Amino acid sequence: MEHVSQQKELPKTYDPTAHEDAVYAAWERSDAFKPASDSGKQADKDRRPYSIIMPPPNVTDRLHSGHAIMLALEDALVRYHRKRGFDTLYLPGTDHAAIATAAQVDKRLAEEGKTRHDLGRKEFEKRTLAFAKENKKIIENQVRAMGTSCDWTRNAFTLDPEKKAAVEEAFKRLYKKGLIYRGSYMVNWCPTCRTVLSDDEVEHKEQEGVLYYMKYGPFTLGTTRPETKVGDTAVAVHPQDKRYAKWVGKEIEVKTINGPRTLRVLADEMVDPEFGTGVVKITPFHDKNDYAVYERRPEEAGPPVEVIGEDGKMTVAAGKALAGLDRFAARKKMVDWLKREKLLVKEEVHKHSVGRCYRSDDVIEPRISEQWFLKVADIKKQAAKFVADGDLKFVPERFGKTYLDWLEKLHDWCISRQVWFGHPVPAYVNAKGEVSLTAKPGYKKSQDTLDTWFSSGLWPFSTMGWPKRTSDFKRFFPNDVLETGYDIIFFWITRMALMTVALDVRDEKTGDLKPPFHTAYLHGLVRDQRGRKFSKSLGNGVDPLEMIGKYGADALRWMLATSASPGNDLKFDEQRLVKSRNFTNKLWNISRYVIERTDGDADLAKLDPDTLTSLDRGILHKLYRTAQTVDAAFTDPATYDKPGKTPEPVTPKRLAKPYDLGFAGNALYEFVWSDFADWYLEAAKVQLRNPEAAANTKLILRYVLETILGLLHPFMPFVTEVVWRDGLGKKNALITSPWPAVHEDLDQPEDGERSDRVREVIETIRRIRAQHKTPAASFVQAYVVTDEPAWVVESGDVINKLARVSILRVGQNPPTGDVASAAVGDATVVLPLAGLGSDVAAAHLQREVEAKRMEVERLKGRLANEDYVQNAPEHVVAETKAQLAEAEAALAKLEAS
RNA sequence: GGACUCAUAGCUCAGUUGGCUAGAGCGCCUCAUUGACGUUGAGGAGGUCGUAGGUUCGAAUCCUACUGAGUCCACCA
Repeated sequence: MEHVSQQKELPKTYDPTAHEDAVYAAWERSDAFKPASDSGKQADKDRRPYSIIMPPPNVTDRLHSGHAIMLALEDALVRYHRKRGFDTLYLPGTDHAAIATAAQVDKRLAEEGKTRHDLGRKEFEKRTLAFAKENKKIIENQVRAMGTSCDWTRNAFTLDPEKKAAVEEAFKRLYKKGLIYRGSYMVNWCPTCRTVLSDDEVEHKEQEGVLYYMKYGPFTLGTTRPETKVGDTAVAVHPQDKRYAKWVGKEIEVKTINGPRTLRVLADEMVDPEFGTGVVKITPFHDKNDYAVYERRPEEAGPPVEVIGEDGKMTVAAGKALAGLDRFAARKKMVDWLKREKLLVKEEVHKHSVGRCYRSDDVIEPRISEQWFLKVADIKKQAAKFVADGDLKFVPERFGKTYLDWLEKLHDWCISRQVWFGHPVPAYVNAKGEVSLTAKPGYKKSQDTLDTWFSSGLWPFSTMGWPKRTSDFKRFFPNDVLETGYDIIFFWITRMALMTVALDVRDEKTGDLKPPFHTAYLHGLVRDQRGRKFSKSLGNGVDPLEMIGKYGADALRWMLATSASPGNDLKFDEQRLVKSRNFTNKLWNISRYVIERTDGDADLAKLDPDTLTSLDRGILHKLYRTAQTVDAAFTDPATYDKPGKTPEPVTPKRLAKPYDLGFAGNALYEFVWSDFADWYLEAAKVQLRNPEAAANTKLILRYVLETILGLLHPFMPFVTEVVWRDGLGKKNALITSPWPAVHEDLDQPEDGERSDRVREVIETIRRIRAQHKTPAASFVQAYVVTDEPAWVVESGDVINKLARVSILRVGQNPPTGDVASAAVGDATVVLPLAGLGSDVAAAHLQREVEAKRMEVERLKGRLANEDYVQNAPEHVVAETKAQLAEAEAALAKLEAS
């Protein structure tokens, strides 16, 4: 029953700020965000589960537009499935983002002229955690402001005790399995962050450097890093290089800033004889290639000498002249010295790529260091198999290849960090480097923390209670969709797949090892109007909260969710946001009109089929198509591929590709604004005055309104809910009301076409009027020449009103002479042009006839082509023939007038 | 060096497996107007679909090459 008493008068303009907070609070209070199965009722437990984990934003800062698009898309998916009847879980969370957060605090300390070492580890941790919590709060409020329907009772943070326990357990299991090991290897070191980084945390940037050619004993060699000369342990040439063959195995004397040294010459394939002079100095402690040479020939190329410390300053081992200098200052000093000693032969500008830290942007210093690693050789095979087996899909598909390429190239993953914030490595090490997972005499707790992506890799199941076999874990793992930006495929998506394999986290329902989600849905990056990435340094960032304040959360969501296709970048344009806001207002006013003119009834079963007009039937057909398009965009068959009695699988007509919310959005926009508001509502104003049509019209207006509120709800939850509740006075909230069911009976393409014909007649009359500068307020006479007058007669009132026609005549025998005519299908619209010069009318007719004639010619030409008739599919040829017949008929009528 | 993406109206982009005269929104021009909405309505102008070949009865769409823009990956000193 409708509760009309609850209806409120809607103001003329929709004001988002007047409703959003209250509506959100009401949703949350009613437990709408929680999975239905939390009720404990059997019927709810019988629902199929649907779960999405929110990619946890880093607590380094407030949210930006990239997060906003993420929330808009995810929440749309979630709201759709909730309304469809799935047992839906959308789990929010935040990430402590170890290195990134620590870097932020470092930065603030630097502003105070301090470093973290001044604070000490404990104090630093305390400060960082406080900073993190502060941002976390801001972020959570932003997530709410977006209207995100996530279950806050399951809100997760990577440093929660349970998540910490999961991380610890994961580490221990992996260590016991032999997948984690510790050892000294060449790693990427960031002197600013004072930590090791994984390969993926190093950004390679092309830059112009200098290749210094220096005399080096009897050789000349090129190097970009003269300062490491003091750490050289050998000189290498290519084994087949005849120029230097006689030196191989010999020792040479080299002048250095610390006095003369003796170095051995060795031969190794690594050297490219074509590059530079074909001679390379070997600095095994500070260069990856050189280290590789050392590993192959430890006797000849070692031992490595550390000449640059963890702080990026030259060590004591670098010698008196350089010790204590920053590496770049040392380089300058070394070059000066080379010049003075006449050892510098030449300097060459040299383009090369330099590794930089993704957080501090400092130049990465390769160095040998003792770290913890995850062995990936075996697990990556299974992670790749997920895609090959079709268990893990990427949207768009091409990113599957990106994922596979990355896996193929993947080396063992360095999981330890020297960051002072995050999950401690839960292990103990003794003086000999032996490892224990429990405290033992002689063993010291590791001072390292874990790579932040280690805990992120566990996120799909650690948030579900793993390693405990909780009911959430049993029910919601594996998840359905992982939605995120394509820029973190490597950091995160691959890591989650690897961790699932490494820890053998299985689907409890089947016992199978499956990827942690069946679909990775990737959105593009939000860029500014000039196509640049948003960044703090450019100051071009857009604050979602500010946009919400100005235009409303619905407008922002609509714009973000519908104006980009999957995987493609989106240029942020405030103009579009204005249009989005206008759309929410349009919907608001459509609602106002419909509510004002109809009673509560929206039951199509009460329609009187005998008095339905073409426009009535047309709008219902178009509504059906629109609903199908929206369903198609939201429906992924994989979501039904799990236990549960409801909902029944749906197989919408494939009018949109799965996850193509932009396409569905356009269809909705077109339907709501053009089909419904501009056409049907205008027609309804006439039909409501007609006693015969009024009852049907009311039912249809109401039905269409209720349906579009449902269809739009995933995109613009607030305004639809407010109209639903305040305007329609509905008792049950829209958020949890069933998804609108648009019956297949409404799929009547002929109805759509017939109503389009009526529209075309109106448009044609309007066009002719405009061409002849008929005053807008005036009325004209019009003739529609057709063999089947019924559909025109039936829509006569509407045509008269919308085209401002005083007398409409339908049938044969139109006036001749001073008229303008135009074809509409196989009918012809004729307007007498009394008062206008006959030359105008003649010219007009001439144009129309010419256009038709050309169409007939073109079609005839096509059908005259035997190859076409023979090779083209039958239905295409038949269609062409029909078109020709229609065009010829229209031409004949035009020529007759 | 490897891989990927994009190039369609002044701007931002659609165009699904090749098939009507290539679409939308914005912007622009003309016009309208008191009751759902000016956050509005009606009409209009505007494109040799980057270039050159090829496949086909038929190409914006498939193939090849080229040009231009961008992204990711990669241990050449």
